[in-house]
Amino acid sequence: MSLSHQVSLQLFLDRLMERSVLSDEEQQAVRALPGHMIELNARQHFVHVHEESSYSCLIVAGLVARVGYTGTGARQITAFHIPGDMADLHSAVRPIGIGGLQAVSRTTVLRVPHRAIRELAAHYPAISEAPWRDCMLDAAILMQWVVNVGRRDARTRLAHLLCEMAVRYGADRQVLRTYRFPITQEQLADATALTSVHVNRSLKTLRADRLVEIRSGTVEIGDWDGLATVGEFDAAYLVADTAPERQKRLLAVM
Amino acid sequence: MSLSHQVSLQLFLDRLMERSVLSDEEQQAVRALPGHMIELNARQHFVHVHEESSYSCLIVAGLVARVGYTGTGARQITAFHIPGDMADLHSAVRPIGIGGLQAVSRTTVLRVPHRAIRELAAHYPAISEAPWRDCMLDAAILMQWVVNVGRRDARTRLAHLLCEMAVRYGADRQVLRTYRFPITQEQLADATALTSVHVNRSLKTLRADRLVEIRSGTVEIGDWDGLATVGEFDAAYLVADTAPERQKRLLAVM
DNA sequence: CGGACTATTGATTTGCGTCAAAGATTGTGG
DNA sequence: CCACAATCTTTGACGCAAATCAATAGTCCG
Repeated sequence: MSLSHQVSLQLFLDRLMERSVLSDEEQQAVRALPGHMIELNARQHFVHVHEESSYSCLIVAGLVARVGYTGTGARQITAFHIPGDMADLHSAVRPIGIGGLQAVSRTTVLRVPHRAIRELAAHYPAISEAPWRDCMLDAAILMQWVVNVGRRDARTRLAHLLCEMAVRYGADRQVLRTYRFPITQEQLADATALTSVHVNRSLKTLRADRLVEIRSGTVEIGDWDGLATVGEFDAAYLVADTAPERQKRLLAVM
Repeated sequence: MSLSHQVSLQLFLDRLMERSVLSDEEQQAVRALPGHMIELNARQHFVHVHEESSYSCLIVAGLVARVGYTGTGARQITAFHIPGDMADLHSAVRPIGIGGLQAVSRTTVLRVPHRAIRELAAHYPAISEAPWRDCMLDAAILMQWVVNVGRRDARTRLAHLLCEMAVRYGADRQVLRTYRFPITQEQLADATALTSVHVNRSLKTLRADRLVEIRSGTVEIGDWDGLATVGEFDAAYLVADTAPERQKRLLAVM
């Protein structure tokens, strides 16, 4: 097991532990997961919609988008995944049907066999909730995505998305006022269900109001409160749990 | 345990078994889940967005919508749940943040304590995947919902939704050409991110083309192939698994 | 039978899409 | 290290799908 492999799994473990409580033994089991590293160029598709895979992809570095297509070829991004995310953890229990994955910028991925993930969950019953809970966090983000795309205007949609990413990159610690988000306006359009032209115009108004600016792939938030207000943003849905620590783990029941 | 309680759990068990393989003992454990029955009137909200609950709601009869709201009060339906669905199964591992639940028509619900669900999963490791997998089916539907709302025109959105419900009501057996769907055009608008006026006009064109008709709360599909074409509908995302049976269960690994 | 939703239709407006073309950046090979 | 091709951003003019506003007909139910 290479050093970078270990570092990557630690990243994943950190993510799980923000949301679930794991014993030392369980933590060790996560660190011992097998997998192999791959490098992806920007734009590269590495999981295809109707293809069944036997790995889940842990994002180690870079940025990836989950994409869906309509029958006429229109494109919709339904999620962004950042380092520490297991982008298609869901495929461990349901190998198909939830969209393709595409690298947005140059990306490093650790491919972890489904079998290893399922065995981990089965072998440590108390831990088995962790991946499930992780998937539910994703689902909560996705539900917000529907609201965003369905019922908000262009400016609000963009503000909301930029707020969300600021919180997620901050990883439950703080909101980042500046973060790398190496995305084109066309991809932003695919995420917000707009056209790139309209994204451009809407970003211009956000910039004019000194709320945010995107310069060469990094988002600079000039006025967090203002941006959150425009974006109708409330981070509650991104928080794993409001309940006390013990709720994150089902105490010995057997 | 009342008769209707048993019947309800059997409904849930049937749903799980479409998607997962369970042993006799595990099936028995599902049938033995505790819970209590409640009746809801049309329009009644019974799970609120920022409220933590300690039950998951199994829909026994009726129709429920999962709803989200924007800061300005606009409403977006992000899922429909039909009898057999555990509408907020996800809340067992993550009690908040995924939207409210509202009865669309008069509805019967069995409230099952989270603790019982989590204990079931922990006690029968091999079964623990079943609820997780079930949640992932939901997530797949939600991803399609984003694509639908984000990138399709009004007519296509409606056709897609009506196709989806036809398949789901048919429960993996057949596509129903007629089904009860007691929903108003305004609620249909909340689901498709349109206005009720535009829903009305779009339904009119579908009716004129003899594709579908909604008459007093029942959907009548006149031309399934035509409707599926207009709706760009491919049921693949609703299928639990294309792999052989054994894939639905992790064989004894311990 | 009357009151309250729900559906339908028309007239008008508007936010966003489409088309097009000119700059600005970035990356790459010689 | 520069040239230049490719990709991205920005701006303008114009069109359209869906929203909004408004009023009339069902339809359901006590």
